[in-house]
Amino acid sequence: MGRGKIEMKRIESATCRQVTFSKRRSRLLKKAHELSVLCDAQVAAVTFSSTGKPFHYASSSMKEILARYEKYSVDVQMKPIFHHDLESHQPEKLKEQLDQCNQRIRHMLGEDLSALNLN
Amino acid sequence: MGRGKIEMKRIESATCRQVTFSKRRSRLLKKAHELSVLCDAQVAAVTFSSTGKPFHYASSSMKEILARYEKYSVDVQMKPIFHHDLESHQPEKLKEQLDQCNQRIRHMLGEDLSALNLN
DNA sequence: AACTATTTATAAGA
DNA sequence: TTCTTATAAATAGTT
Repeated sequence: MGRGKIEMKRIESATCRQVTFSKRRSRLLKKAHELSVLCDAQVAAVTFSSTGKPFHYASSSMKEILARYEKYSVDVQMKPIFHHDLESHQPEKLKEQLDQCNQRIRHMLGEDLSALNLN
Repeated sequence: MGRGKIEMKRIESATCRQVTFSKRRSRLLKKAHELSVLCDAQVAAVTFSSTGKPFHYASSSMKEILARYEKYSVDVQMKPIFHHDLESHQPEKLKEQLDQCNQRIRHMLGEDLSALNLN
């Protein structure tokens, strides 16, 4: 954009890179905010400069959004959803399954239930 | 932008809001990618549409970036979430609890895993 | 930091 | 809904 197109690769000059990072970073976060307002969406963005400085934007609680994301992330990783043998009447087996279920739920919920917006 | 300026507030028309979300969302993620490439930065963006669909971009491992971010964020207290009576050895009770767990998991997972576009 | 020629993004409209 | 396009924004290179 601007005076000419640029290649999509790391900017060589450290100075240019810093300047570009500063400009593009703030615009990215601004766009993230606009998206959340205009479209009534939850948006979060996190970035670290090459020097390690953190910057972020969150339309609401960052923790809430990341927790929600992680919930989906975990869900997808556990594709084969869940089975249990309803025919089993052996207490030990049932307890074992129950524990697995609860572990899984805790994992999905993360630490802070109140932060999650489960319908 | 475009044919005219718009107010920075929730778009009333649900259709317009959806269309705008779709366009702005993909551009936001694109910009996030450009930032990471041009400026050699770590970038992650997560968004949920108003209907709850998740979208994301991560310049490297999302887990890694979020973990790094969390180092900078404040720790929050965790709450105990879930309990069950491990002492019970009655099959019927255990099966009942197990069913409740599984129902809960299904509810949390929702119906359409394939709609989620995670790595 | 400010400027500006160009490229992009985008709001409406078709 | 996908395409078109007039106009607003973003931005690369410059000063």
